Amino acid sequence: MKELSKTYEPKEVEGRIYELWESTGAFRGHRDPDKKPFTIVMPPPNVTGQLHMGHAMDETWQDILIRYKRMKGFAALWVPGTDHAGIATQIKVEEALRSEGLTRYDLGRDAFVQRVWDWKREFGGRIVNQLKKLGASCDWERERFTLDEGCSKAVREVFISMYDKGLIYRGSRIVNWCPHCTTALSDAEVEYKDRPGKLWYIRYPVKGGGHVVIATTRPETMLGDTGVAVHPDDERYKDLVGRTCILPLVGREIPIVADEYCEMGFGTGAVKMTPAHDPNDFEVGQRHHLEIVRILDDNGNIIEGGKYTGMDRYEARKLIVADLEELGLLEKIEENRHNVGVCYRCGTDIEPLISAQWFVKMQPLAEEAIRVVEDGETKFVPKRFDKIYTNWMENVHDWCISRQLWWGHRIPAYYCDKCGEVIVAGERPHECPRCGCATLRQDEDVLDTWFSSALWPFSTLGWPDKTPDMDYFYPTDVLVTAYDIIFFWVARMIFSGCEHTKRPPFHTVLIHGLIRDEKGRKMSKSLGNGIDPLDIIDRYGCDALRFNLITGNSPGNDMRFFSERCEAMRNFANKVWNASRFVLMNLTIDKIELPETLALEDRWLLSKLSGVIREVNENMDDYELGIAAQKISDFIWDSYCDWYIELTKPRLTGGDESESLAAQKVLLFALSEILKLLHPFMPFITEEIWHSLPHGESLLMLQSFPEFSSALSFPEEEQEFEILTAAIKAVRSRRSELNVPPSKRARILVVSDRPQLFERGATYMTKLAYAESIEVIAEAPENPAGFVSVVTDAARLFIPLAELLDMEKELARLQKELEKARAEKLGQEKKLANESFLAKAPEKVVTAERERLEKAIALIANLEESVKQMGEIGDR
RNA sequence: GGGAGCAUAGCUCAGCUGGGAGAGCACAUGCCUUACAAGCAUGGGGUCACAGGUUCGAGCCCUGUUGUUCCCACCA
Repeated sequence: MKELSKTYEPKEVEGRIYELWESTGAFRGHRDPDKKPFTIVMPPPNVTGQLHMGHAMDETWQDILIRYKRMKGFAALWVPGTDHAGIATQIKVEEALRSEGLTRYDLGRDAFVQRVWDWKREFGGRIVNQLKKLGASCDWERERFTLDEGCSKAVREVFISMYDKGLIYRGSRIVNWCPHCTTALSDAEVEYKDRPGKLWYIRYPVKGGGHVVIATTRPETMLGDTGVAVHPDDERYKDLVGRTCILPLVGREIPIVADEYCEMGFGTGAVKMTPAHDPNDFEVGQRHHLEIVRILDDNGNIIEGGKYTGMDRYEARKLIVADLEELGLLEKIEENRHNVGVCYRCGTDIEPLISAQWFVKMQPLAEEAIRVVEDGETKFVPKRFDKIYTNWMENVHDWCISRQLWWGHRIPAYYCDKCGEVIVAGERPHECPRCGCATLRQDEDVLDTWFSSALWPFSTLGWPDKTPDMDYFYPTDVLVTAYDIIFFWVARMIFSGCEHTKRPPFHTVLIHGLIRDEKGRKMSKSLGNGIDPLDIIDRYGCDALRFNLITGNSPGNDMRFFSERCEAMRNFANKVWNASRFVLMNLTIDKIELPETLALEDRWLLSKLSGVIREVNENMDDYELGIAAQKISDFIWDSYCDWYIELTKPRLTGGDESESLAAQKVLLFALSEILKLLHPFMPFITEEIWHSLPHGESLLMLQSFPEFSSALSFPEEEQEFEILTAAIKAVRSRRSELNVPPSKRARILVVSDRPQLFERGATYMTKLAYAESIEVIAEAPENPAGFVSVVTDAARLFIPLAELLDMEKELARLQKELEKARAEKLGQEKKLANESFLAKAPEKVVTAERERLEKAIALIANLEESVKQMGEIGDR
């Protein structure tokens, strides 16, 4: 037990508690035969090795769940990892090499990969360390990853089994190609940007006379044209079908075919076909056996185009347009906005081109992945995201998984150059099984980083080996992430889990929104509007940051980040700190226990607390973390600090030993419950305060979360006590209206049909209503002109402050209140006279309405009494 | 073209299964009341986007309209 310092210094507290948790190993999840597991997989850290707000958001939500579940008696495990690097890591490492005057080719593939791997481990560890400073109870020790033939065991296992089942195949298809990263990308990795562009109308001469006009947004691709298509029903072109065109600039003779793909209404109705550089043209080309001519190399330069050879695609475009113009083949140019696909990493324009790649056949996988969500085996929170997920799954195309990079899990496929055999195997075969030659070559390509990330829920637990972790912790429980990653990661984890472990990898996907800057813009490096969470922690403390990220927003909705809000949260932490100091500096007892007899205000507080405990448990179990946090904070600030602590002051200093002890006991008991409730949200400050309390227990994070108990629920006393608080509030309000400073004390005379209640509350009413004394009297004073009167539904209070009073105003005020009360009564009567309301509304609602009516009647009676007296004065 | 979200106080947003409109910040007034001025008390401020409908009862459910944001697909 130690004292709390006078001021709350988040930095010191958090540093100290961080050390404490580190040294006790309390972060680590563990298997326990007596406990159920609760597992969360953490999204992989980004490549910069630096924490950003998105991490802080993920971390906060995950850590709150982990801490809550741990306190609820689960063996909670939080699995971090770094198997997400892909293109970005490679670019990063290449930048580092360039500064040393080297390229990856100087290093060679193995050394380069080693370098990337080292980098990744380093920043992964750095991230996890930063997360721990944020309170994250995750276990970096569990990170494990060994490569064999450049590929991890889990990935090899998956690849081979899917290949054997025909779920992975190799084929030549149109893929999204990034000329800057020089690799293929999956559909999900392409972003579309609306850009101004042009539509060029070009005349293609028809062999034997005449011409056909086609429209295109990418004129340079005409070098690869191998046909022209028109709609079969298009009268304009009926005669042309079956004839041929002479491709301008190239001179190739290409057929005119009829295909329903063409829209008669768009452009001229005739479309040039470039099967090597457009997915639709490719399809049409397949149907009509058109030739495939690829005209761009991996860097986006023209490869087969006479004088254009070697030119950049956009340079070539300019020149081709100029040349067509010169030949008089350019009919017109229209402005045309259209969507351009760009690489989501580097922003370079994507070039669709034909290439031999590896694909995952999605349809069979999607079926099961859709089923588990439809059947509720995996639930999205909030629910609306399962529609987004299902919609995507239903329309998903085959997934291109090969990447022409050096870093990544290398594809475990081997080629025999002699006979062309493809062998997929876990280990390098010694010879070709077909022709027996020994010169086998491993595929140079690596796998999409999301392919291995999709295995994360089980590969981190040791799969495909049968490990105790896998048995105990899998399937995991909740995945927490932002909605922008549903397609990349969540969807792929779900179908991978279903396929390889026959179970969905988690039962709940908790989706939070993105953090935006204060103007609502996405935080990005190029805008420079990113906010560093470590900066915020430095200024306001990590508890404040966590509370900011969890309250005031709802799952799935974006939130703007205001540092003012952090300040407000820091102020709340400070409030908790000071309330604890108050309790501690009045403490003479040495254990946490409730007194044998509870005063009215004790029962009120404990009952309120019980209500909060019940609701918070419900909210937490429904993943309504923000609502739970709000309720806890409201209870602490309003009920505990502003009311209860104030109420105990007269008891603590009143000189009555047993009263003082009782108050201390309730204060301390409630504080310890508060700390437990608040701990998942503000782990540092609560843990620090906990160590100052006399309880003989160890870490707060290992205590049990409060559970509702009817023994501490006193609904009747709760209501009774609120009669007093209503009276206090009414007095304060009157005094404030009349500008009476608190230092000016005055007697208060109370007339009530609950005289004993007001007598019991006299001590603290004196303090809280700034009274000199409280006197409960049987009848109102004869001459009300000498008093300010305060009226509630349960009492009439008289304060002798006549000199401040304007009788006419006072009367007018009372009459106004009376009118209001009468209107209220009328409304209630009307409602209760409605037979269909009585018949159809639930009993609870009807009872509540009756109570309201009764209160209104009582209030009217009291007001009428006062008005009457006042009126008598006026009449005199 | 398909789908989704949002529209509530001056600002940022809560409002969980329908039952008397809330918080923080900002604003106004009064207070250094022996835990806290990073505080306390009191107060002002809302046609819950608009129009219909269901219901005893709608901020919440249904239909439509307007504005706005996002996702997916894509027309050469």
